Amino acid sequence: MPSDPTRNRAPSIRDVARLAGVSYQTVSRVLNDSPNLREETKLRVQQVMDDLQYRPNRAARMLVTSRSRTIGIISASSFQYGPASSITAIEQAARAEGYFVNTVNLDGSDRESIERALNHLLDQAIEGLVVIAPQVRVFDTFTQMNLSVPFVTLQSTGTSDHALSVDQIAGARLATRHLIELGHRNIYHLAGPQDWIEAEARMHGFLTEMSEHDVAATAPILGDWTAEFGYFAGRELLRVRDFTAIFSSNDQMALGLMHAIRDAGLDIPGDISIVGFDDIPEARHFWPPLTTVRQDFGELGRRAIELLLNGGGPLGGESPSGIIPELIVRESTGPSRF
Amino acid sequence: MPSDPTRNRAPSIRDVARLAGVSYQTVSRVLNDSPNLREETKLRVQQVMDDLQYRPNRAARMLVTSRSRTIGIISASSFQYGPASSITAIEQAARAEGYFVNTVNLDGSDRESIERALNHLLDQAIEGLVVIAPQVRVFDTFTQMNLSVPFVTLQSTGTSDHALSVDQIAGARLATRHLIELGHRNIYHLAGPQDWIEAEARMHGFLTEMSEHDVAATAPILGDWTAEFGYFAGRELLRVRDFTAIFSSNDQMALGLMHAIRDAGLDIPGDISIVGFDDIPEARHFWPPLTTVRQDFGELGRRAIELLLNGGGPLGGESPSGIIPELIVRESTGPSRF
DNA sequence: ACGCCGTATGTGAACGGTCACATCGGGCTG
DNA sequence: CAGCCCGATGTGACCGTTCACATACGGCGT
Repeated sequence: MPSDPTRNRAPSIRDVARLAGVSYQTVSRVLNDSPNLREETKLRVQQVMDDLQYRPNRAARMLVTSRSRTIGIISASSFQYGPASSITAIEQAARAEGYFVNTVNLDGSDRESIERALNHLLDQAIEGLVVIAPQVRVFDTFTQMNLSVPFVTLQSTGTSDHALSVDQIAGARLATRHLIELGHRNIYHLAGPQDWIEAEARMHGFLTEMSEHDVAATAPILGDWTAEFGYFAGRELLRVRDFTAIFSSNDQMALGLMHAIRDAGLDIPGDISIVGFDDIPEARHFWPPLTTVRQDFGELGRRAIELLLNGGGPLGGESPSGIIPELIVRESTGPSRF
Repeated sequence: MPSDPTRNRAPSIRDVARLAGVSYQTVSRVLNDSPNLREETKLRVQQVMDDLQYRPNRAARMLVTSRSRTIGIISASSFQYGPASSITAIEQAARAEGYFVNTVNLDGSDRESIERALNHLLDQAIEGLVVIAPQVRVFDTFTQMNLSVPFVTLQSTGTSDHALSVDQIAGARLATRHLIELGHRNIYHLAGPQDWIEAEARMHGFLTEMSEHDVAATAPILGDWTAEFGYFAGRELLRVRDFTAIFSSNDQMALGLMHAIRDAGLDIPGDISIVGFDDIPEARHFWPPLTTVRQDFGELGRRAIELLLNGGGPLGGESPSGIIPELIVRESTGPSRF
């Protein structure tokens, strides 16, 4: 670990130059394939580079150009399906534009860990930032910080310039309407943590749709996204059982919910209908296969890069932030028996 | 995007020096809190740093020290539960040691994408590398490459120095033995892709345990880890139905399997027992709750960093690679009726 | 009072690239 | 054939930091 002081450094542009019998500037030119280079010289230099296994020193390059060609991603809970998919899409889109991506995971939502993550990325001289840490608090921190790098927040409410998201409200309304049209009137909503922007938006969509159909809504239950929570919430809810359907804010909680309902000896959708959100790949293999709202995370990631690289300025044309999700009807929902 | 040429660069060590009325070297000393600094000077410099919102330029620092304090992670399919958990653990462990972490996702298992990922990390001058891309091919590529950075491979067979893994073979044997002890004699194994080291190890564990108990084993089915595949494999398998139990190489495929079995009107575990592998958080809420093998991915990640930073040399003492997984018995397995 | 030592600070050179500019031929134009 | 321009290459400076070394200064032993 305490690096050997005598170890020889990697070959530099000048080493290559010497061996190729040209000046270091010519080597630099080959690197940046600038015009006005004789083909022969170019080949010779490239040959030497290969021989030496030369690789340009990014630190040096960054130092002088103060450009890093790197985009940072700050992500909370990247083990979740949504964030993970977006990350993958972002990486691909960025690579296509010749950018690198550095991802760093938030280990908490407190200001300190946010700053640590941000500092790490800023140290890398990132030229753009994608935030997939969808807590309100995180979002606020970023907007307050008025940082100098352009950034995009995924999964936000869409109120800010930096916002880019699947239209959570529309998705939630889709799910809710589906239940109402099936005749359900006593519908619960199992929401995500209240400090998550997405959770808030879905809750909002639920409430709006309910009131537009003049269906009275009870206060949503605030969960933590886990199947575990869904299970315990389900158990509690079933002690009274004054509902025929539940709209869960994500698929995992829906899974836990279904577990609890089965434990109570009830049938899905016979007794109770369940709708999830996200359409994780497993959802269609749940028992019963879960009716849910599909989000195109890939598209989201791609657009994030587009927005970032086009400077967020006068964008192409149509709605920059609205990706409309899709309701996937499977077997966890059915008509209300009442 | 085409950076404004007139934009002023960030404040440098010399700007700080000038304002603090000291030389740049003194500022550098404050940065590296070296001894022999008058407390007063130190404070004054720090004050100026705060005022200027100065942040050291990592590129410059790296250039001269040729140290980056960064560890790279190359990960395939990081959306899976296992890899994602390991990554989180690695990040935390690395941070505790004062290292940064850069994760890059492989977008394929072909040599080209491996090299691209590796090049990206090498460009960052990483000082260590953790590979969580558990395909044989990837592993081979890395060993062939004889790269100059120390590296650790997670989830490998344990044959190499760089190997570090949960003992997949032991885990698979645990699962298999459980089924045998329940009286099952016709057991299928739904394996992972053959080019994954883990999949191979689990398959090996399965076969070994079977033969040690003198139970004849049919050739494993090679899957792709997805629930979708599990579902279709289940459907195929049920056309003959010459088995009473299946050991699935991961939980997702087990889920698909159970879906198919239910579709056929059969009972789990009444008619068929299922064992999974990984114990993803959702597994205990499947229907029925899944018997599976739990792996401590967090521990794995932590050990990876330890191994890397201790130079992989003469290690502490006991088995460096063996983390023994644990069988979690739930309700998807029961005695054989035959 | 001299030299010496240790503490606190300053100076010059490097790290490995890019940029702006200078140089050097050769072919074209007039 | 002079003059010019352009294509191909070389030279010096600089990016922001650390390293090795030099310097200034006060106290202390003799």
